[in-house]
Amino acid sequence: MFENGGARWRNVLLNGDCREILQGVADETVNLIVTSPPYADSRKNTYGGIHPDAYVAWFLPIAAQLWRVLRSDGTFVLNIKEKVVDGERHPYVLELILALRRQGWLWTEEYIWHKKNCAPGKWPNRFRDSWERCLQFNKQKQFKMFQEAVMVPTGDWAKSRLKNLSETDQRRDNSRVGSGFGKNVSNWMGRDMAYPTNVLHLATECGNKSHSAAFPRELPSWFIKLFSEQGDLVLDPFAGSGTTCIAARLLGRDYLGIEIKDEYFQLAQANLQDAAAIPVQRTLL
Amino acid sequence: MFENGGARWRNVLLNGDCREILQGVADETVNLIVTSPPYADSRKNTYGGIHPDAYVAWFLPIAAQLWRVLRSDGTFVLNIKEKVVDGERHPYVLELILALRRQGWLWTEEYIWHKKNCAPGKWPNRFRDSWERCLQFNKQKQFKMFQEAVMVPTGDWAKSRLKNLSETDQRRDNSRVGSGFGKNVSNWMGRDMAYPTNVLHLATECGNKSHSAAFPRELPSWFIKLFSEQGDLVLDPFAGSGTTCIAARLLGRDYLGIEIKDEYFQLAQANLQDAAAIPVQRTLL
DNA sequence: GTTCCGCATGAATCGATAG
DNA sequence: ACTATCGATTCATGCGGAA
Repeated sequence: MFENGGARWRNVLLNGDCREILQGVADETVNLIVTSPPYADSRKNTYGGIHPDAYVAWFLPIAAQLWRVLRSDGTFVLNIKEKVVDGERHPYVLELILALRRQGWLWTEEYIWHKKNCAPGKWPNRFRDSWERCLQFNKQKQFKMFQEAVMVPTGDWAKSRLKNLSETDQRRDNSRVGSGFGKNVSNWMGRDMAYPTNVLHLATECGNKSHSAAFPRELPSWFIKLFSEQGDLVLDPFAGSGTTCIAARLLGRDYLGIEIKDEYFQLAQANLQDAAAIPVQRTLL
Repeated sequence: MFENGGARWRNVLLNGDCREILQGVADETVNLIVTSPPYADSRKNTYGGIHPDAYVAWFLPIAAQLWRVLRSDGTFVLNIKEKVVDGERHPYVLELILALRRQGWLWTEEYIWHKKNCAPGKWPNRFRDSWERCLQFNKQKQFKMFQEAVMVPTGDWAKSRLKNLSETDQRRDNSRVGSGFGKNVSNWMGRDMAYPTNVLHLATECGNKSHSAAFPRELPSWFIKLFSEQGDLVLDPFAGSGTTCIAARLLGRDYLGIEIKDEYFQLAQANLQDAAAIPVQRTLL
């Protein structure tokens, strides 16, 4: 495995069952895993239509492989949401979290993806579901995290603009440093930028894609910027239409995508080729 | 129990341990429970400071009483959020949900309270926590729900978040508003109202001199309007500063509040008296 | 009366220090 | 080794005073 220093396993999309393919990946080679596995009872023809009651048992062996290939300072981000079964939320996601903890994973955080535009619909006993879980798991308490890479503009523009007087003084100071380049970047950013919270407010990707399970590229992009550096390897064992892989490539990371279903695999390959035309974004990290 | 047709148990705030007081409440008399119990290990100086590992065992007997006093078509809304212990999210809330299901409760839905203004702070391994769970439990699949009572004007909604909604989505929503369910009500509402989703975007109440209520009145108000009618009985076994009781009274519902801590009890009584000066809001339901 | 700014205030968490 | 306490960090909000 990993002939040519692992080159075979970088920037490729593989067609097959991740339960088998992952066995070929060497230990501790992946920096970040971002994936959205098939939800229970959906995509019946691919992974056999996992029943909610069997979901944990199905996922655990895969998670064991993920543990093996992930570097000790790496992160595993799992995008998932439980279905409604017989009028109530099925507990398989809760049970999965508990099972993953027993497997050794640390449940570091639960991010919320708040979907700006969620699917329309009306039911007598519930409203439209406009959020999903993005569960963060780690192998140890210390892991790579680059908070500056995902800073957002401060909420109130008026406030910061009205403080221009005090800011200009500081900018003069900065202009001296400006020739020095680089060192004060984070300080300079800090003026107008603030750290985000654990709620991501993103729109779903609607329409043009033929892939129905809309996963906006911003979502994996956010976690890739936050938990990896340029040149790192990002794994998605359920690549789908390739959104995570594309996001990784555009951010200058290497990717490894695995997709079992031919149709999605072809689509992901085409999407990745289109993305290859887009230049890599040079971010801070 | 319930002398004078239960009058003794309506529109009162009781000072004591809900584990004891609830035993005096008759079976199936409460229409809605909205509560925010002390979080594990927080409020140490006020409540016992329940250790996370002991939280489920502490809560289950109370939940059994809640089951008994709740009407079969009633709803139990539990506002809670797990804290970080030793660098990871503690699983006691997940375990509580599973335990409540074993007790017979249906876990109908998980609403998200997205706090506009969350506590400050910066840590190397996580961002600020800006959301809490509002877990909805029921005794049976059929329960009271009045969706029209919490509809939101599309105008304001569009103003604040318009950009990312496609026009077709909005049209779809609007068309659903007029169709079916509610007869006169929906006609009167017209086309400028839309149903909310399962994410509530509210600010915490801070800067209030008299008390530190982390719980904005809008939060219980929303659930009270959604899951009860005028004249119904709303129970809060952890009344705190009385926010749920006040919300219930202002909406024309009866309340029953229980608070163990003298200090909070006095405060809640004072707050309720202030609220008595405010006229009852005559809403649709 | 308005509008605008200043300031205190959180259901927090981490790492270091002390017993 | 294990627990207890303390300081540092940070931002949306709403009130009160000021222009």
